[in-house]
Amino acid sequence: MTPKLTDKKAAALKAALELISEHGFHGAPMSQIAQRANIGVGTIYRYFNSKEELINALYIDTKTRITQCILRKYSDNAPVRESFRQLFSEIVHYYIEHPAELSFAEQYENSPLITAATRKEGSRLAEPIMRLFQRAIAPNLLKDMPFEILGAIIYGAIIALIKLYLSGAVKFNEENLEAGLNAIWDMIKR
Amino acid sequence: MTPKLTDKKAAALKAALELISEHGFHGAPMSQIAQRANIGVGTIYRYFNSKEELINALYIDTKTRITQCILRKYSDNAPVRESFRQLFSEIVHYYIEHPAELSFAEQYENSPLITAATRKEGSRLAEPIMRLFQRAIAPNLLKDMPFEILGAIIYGAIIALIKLYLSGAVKFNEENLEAGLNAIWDMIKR
DNA sequence: TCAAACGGAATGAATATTCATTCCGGGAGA
DNA sequence: TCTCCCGGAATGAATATTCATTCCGTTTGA
Repeated sequence: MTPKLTDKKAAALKAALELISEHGFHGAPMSQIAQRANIGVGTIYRYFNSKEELINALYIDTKTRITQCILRKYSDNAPVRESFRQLFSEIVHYYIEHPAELSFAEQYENSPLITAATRKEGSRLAEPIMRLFQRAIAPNLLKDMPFEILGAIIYGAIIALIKLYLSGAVKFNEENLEAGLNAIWDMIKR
Repeated sequence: MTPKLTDKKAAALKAALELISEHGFHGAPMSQIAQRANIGVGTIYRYFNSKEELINALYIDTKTRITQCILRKYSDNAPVRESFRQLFSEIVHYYIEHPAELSFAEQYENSPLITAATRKEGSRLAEPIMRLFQRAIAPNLLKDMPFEILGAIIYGAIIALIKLYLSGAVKFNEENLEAGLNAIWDMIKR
């Protein structure tokens, strides 16, 4: 049996994700991260040079996993409208099933801790989605605006919808979740 | 002549806002807040029992100012569509002129530090906006969805638009700012 | 047997909070 | 009018705590 040498690395990342999502950056000291991961504090420093680096790696790691999962079924050949529908749905379901990742990502993206380079790296991961926008331009399906604007307002709206759902403030059923996503489509469709 | 007793309180709040928006909660120790406010560290504790309380007060204070300013010209008598247009525009311009407040509010709202009570207090301030939604329901102007959902996705989209603008990643002119807001209206209009 | 991985106590810097002291303005008394 | 108190506001050095990081002895596994 090959003992995964990165076992502890992954455990540290997982523990950091949980603690930060639950208690914020404040409430996630290295000592607690180590404790929750069942490893020694020193071990974390075998894999990350600093806490800052750990958090940054956690962000890249999280974003990578999310985009891979979301684009799992994506194909450049499917009809554009159908691709959008699927994309929306995947995002919603991913975050509903992984609320800690949403919480962490939102905290980090909104904090001044994130560097321009990391932000760029994050949007590079979303490149396939940019291709989807490209595919939509020819048949004139979308409003005549820069992709960045369309992308930003869509993503903002979807995330807001998910946060509302997760907050439990409103009772959701399949219907009004679907209705919400349709409304968001109306925002960008020509 | 009443000597402003709250001079220093306001100075502390202002300094905290600036530091947090620039460097995050981490990068805003009480010592620096005091220094930037040109007051003693101990003085802050005359007005707030703890840093946590200071930050909470800053949030309420900020949100109050924002909503008051945004609703400045609002009237229940104006046509609904016009009220929405104005509301959108006011929000956009307020935050563009006060980016530090946006940065702080987004950091705090996305962090687990915020309490349920504070969140509630924040949405209580937005009550007049709920009235606007109420006014829109009778003439069937909006999609048939719970207000909370409509409100959330609109606000999410607007904030995303503003953040994009402030990031400088996309060149904005009056046209595509206006186009963005129209797109957001399409999201909720029936 | 040895090198790499690990653990967690030790370290020192940073931080929030406290508190003894200073400062200041506005009466009281002469 | 001038001097002397007085109370509360303000201060920032001192304190106690927390935290990231380091160090070194132990364990692991090849």
